Amino acid sequence: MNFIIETTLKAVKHLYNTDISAADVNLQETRKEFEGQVTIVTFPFTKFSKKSPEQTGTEIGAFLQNELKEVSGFNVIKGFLNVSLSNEYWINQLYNEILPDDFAVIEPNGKKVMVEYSSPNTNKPLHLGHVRNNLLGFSVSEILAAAGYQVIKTNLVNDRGIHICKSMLAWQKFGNGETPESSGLKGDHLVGKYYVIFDREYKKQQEELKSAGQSEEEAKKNAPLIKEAQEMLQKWEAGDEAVITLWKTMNGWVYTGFAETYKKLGVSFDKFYYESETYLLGKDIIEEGLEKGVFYRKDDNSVWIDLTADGLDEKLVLRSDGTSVYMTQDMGTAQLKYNDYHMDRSIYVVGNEQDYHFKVLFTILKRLGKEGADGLFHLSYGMVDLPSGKMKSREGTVVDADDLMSEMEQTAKEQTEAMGKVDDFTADEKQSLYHIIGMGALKYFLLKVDPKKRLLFDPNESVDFQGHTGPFIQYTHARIRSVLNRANIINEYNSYSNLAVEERDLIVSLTQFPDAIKNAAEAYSPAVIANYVYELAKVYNKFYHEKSILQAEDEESKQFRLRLSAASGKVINKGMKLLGIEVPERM
RNA sequence: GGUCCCAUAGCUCAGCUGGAUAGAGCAACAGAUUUCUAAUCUGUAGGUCUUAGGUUCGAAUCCUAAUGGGAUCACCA
Repeated sequence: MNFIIETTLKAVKHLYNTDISAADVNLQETRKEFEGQVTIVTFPFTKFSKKSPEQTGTEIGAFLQNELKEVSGFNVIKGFLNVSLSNEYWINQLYNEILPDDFAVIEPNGKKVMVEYSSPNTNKPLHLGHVRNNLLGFSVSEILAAAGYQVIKTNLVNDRGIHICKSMLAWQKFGNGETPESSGLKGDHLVGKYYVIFDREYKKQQEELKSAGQSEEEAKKNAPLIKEAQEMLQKWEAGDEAVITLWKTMNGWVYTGFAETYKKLGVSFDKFYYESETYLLGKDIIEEGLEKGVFYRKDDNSVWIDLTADGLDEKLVLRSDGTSVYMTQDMGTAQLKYNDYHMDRSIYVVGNEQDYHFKVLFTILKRLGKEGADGLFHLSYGMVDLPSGKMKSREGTVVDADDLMSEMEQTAKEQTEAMGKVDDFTADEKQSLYHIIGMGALKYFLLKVDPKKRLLFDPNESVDFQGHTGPFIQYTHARIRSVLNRANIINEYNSYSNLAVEERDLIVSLTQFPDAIKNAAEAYSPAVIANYVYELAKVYNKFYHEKSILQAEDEESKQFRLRLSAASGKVINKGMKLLGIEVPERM
């Protein structure tokens, strides 16, 4: 549409002798109820045209029509100049822009971006909140890659700390040597089980102490189990062989479990960082900050930064005993990442409960004048809530990721079987299809919503398979494939003249794909892609319903529609891929 | 209490770099299948865009305040 803008600039120059920039031309899609495909808002031009919006629109419209052979007509309603582009223009768009393989392929921009996501704790299995995080991180990575970035997907695994020690201790005390092999339990679930057991036993001890007269706080501190866990953590930090061995074993179980979950989710990483290897980092940055006068030391030897000038608080960056806090680590890890990759941008996919933390972290790194500090971005997403409120692992109200995926596949199976369209599939083909559809429904459900908004998930209300959903789009793709499999595209038919509205609308929709990618990348929002693909699928279904393809009036029409269908199928496939969603050939 | 985020149809959400009569899906109701997959399509009904001010030719969109909801403000991560 650049040529419209440019010619509008020329028109303004010619008619009103005024220079304006492309940004001053307000282009939008013409609303359905009016004639035309592109609309120029002419209100702003009246300042220098010194004429009514209507007259200004009419003059510019006439200029455009005169100047551009692609403009077949125009109409003016108030301050809106609705421009119609010719059928030839749209047909050419299909043949010359959309059908070629390089459609919506954006040139590499030479920039590197790191996307850190998932970043689980290794003491319990993944739940619905993690699922949102993983899908977001993966999809944003795909979108950025499509927008021309070189993307490095990383996972910073929180594999150490008191929470892991709790699981380890409970397993030692109550596990009787249980292993994933002996129990058939998935490794992460097994470790999670002992985390829950720890909590239960710990609470019991607290109750006993309280009935013995201790206050709640005292009981929390004095319960033997928590003391033992803390001792275990100290042993871990001291490198105690037995503790390290147990830690490695149990983390190994968890990783095997996570790998399976990640595979089902369809997410992957280029680089893993482990907190056991990074938790001591950052202390040299403390020294650096003290030298630069960015940090200051208090009498008790703790180190702080004063961020009140930025509207934040004073923040501790090193404990008085010289040990690291979360912030210390994160400064060190940021430096490590930058040293490893020298990326232009670094994105952290982390829930909005940590908004403050990242604000502080980024401010500190900027104050220190760290390279790459300007490219830091916290992709903050909203919590996933249940109708009952927040998910709480200890109260058993979490929606487990593995269970959820199985349920989705089960629902997909039931729905598919009820329709009986794939009875001829082999068992393997069916299983794969149920996975594609179930995950499509789940992923689309989670990704279609703006990341920063909190998400309500009702486990009792199944995720829809109809309407604005993943399966709807997958179904549209299957329809297209079905038609294409029944006919051949013949090369000698490559012209068309009788463009129908449904066909034109479809082409218009297809041409918007590159913009959707750019907008999604800029906003770090898979929801932009999700909504675009849905819109496209709707327009295709409308076309499909109105126009017969295989029984078209003549061969020319049939061939044109086949190409249009092929193009639609391709864009749907690519768009869904950006969301990490597969599309089936049949369903 | 300070700071940050959110508020659009009964429900779930688009629209937000200001532009036409605010759009989808679900749910409800009415229709479409001898014809390429009905997980589809068409129609009806459903709105003081939380409220009050302000900026503007024009505000769901920008600004201010209030209300409601959420998060956060640890020598936890």
